[in-house]
Amino acid sequence: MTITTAEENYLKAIFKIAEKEGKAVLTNSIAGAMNTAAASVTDMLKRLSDKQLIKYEKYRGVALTEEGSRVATVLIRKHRLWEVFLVDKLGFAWDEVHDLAEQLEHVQGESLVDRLDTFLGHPRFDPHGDPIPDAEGRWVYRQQVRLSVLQPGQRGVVTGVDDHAAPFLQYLDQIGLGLGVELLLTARTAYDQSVQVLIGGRAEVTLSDKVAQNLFVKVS
Amino acid sequence: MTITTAEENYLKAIFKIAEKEGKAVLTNSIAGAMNTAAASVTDMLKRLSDKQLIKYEKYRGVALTEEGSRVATVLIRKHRLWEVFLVDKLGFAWDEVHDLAEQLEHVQGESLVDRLDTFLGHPRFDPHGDPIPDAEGRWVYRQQVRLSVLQPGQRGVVTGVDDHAAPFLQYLDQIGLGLGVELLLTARTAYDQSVQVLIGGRAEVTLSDKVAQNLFVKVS
DNA sequence: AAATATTTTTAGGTTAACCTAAAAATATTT
DNA sequence: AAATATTTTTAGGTTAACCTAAAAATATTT
Ligand SMILES: [Mn+2]
Ligand SMILES: [Mn+2]
Ligand SMILES: [Mn+2]
Ligand SMILES: [Mn+2]
Repeated sequence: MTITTAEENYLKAIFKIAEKEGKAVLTNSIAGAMNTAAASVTDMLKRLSDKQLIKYEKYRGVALTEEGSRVATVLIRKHRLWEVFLVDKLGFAWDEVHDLAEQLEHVQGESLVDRLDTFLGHPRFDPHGDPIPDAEGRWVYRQQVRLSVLQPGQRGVVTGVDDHAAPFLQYLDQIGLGLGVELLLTARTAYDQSVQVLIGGRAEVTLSDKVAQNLFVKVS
Repeated sequence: MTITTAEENYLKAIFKIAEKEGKAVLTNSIAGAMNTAAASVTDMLKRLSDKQLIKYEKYRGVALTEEGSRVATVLIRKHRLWEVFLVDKLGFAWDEVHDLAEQLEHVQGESLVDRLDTFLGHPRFDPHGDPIPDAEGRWVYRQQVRLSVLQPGQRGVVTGVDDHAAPFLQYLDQIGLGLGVELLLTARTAYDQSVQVLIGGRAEVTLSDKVAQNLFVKVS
């Protein structure tokens, strides 16, 4: 049975919402993620259910089946590998690759993903720090926390971003924050939870709580 | 105005038929190339005509407009660059890349093609010997002839194939014929026009006229 | 528990891209 | 030139993936 591009995108959205929320995924969450009307989601859920890619109970939400989960995992693997290709090989910036990868992830073909993986040297993380599942669908989890939980005096290394949108990534570039950058949280302002951060031992910047919430770091 | 994947495929088919036949492209030729019913072609022709990508006269056939021709050329450029990527970088064989490139050619994005072109070192020919138009849509033409027109005693170098299907390409691999291979036509059998060919100064093979018709060589 | 608000589904549409069968136009043969 | 054959278009359908508006189900508030 063949799976369409639209179906794949829904499965990926459901996978990500389930991962984040940890419970049955509701129609409106999917509609929000996919930018479609709730009625369109109900429509698609019927089709995915017929294909046994989700378990769907009317009004109760959905969960991926084993097969649906496998398809979503492969899709995420493809998306992230293509992002690595675009950044490492073609020289795109990390804020430019999402829409391209969103298309490339749907290219179907025997051995393409695995050859791409080999060509790229089996990267374990994408340009945004997100883990790339291996050919068997296994995930690597990092012990990382949001920068917002660090206490003054704690050091860390940037490992990822929660917000993947271009404006945030461009802002990070501007202040010199990227994956692998070492930082020291020097102070937190009680009033608005903004933090003072020393970047790479050189520049000192003030980051709003919103920014700190969207940055993942590994405490060192 | 956005152009769909189906529309792009039709434009490419029309471009190629026009190139080969040199006159107005008829509904049935397109239907043959696209593997669709003639009625579906008529349907699509109306849409392409509305979008000013073709000039369409009922019952008389079609021709691409300037814009339609530009779109088709970019598509062929993308297709062939992706084929080079798949063979040179990912290690696919020349008989495995067509279907993948058929999908990859539709990926849309600012600067993707040109970055890919740069990454690949601005190749001028694809893995089948077909020319790759440059960023301005300019074509390189080769002075090549079909192997079937060579006279006994003439030498040549393989520059391309007319039939791109896997069985033919695999047959060529098997007998040691590929792009760049030097050969000498030693004899032609009058009865069936089959030819004797000395490959790379070593192996002597007999090729049917059908094979000789589908091989392009540069006489040397 | 009833009333009200929210969420989800159903009903009924649209568009692109396909289809078959019949009709119309064009080309070829006699 | 008429008859016949071939090609193309038209008419009328289907399916996936969307939509809005109304109805139904579920959740929350009073
Ligand atoms: Mn996608
Ligand atoms: Mn990413
Ligand atoms: Mn294509
Ligand atoms: Mn090719």
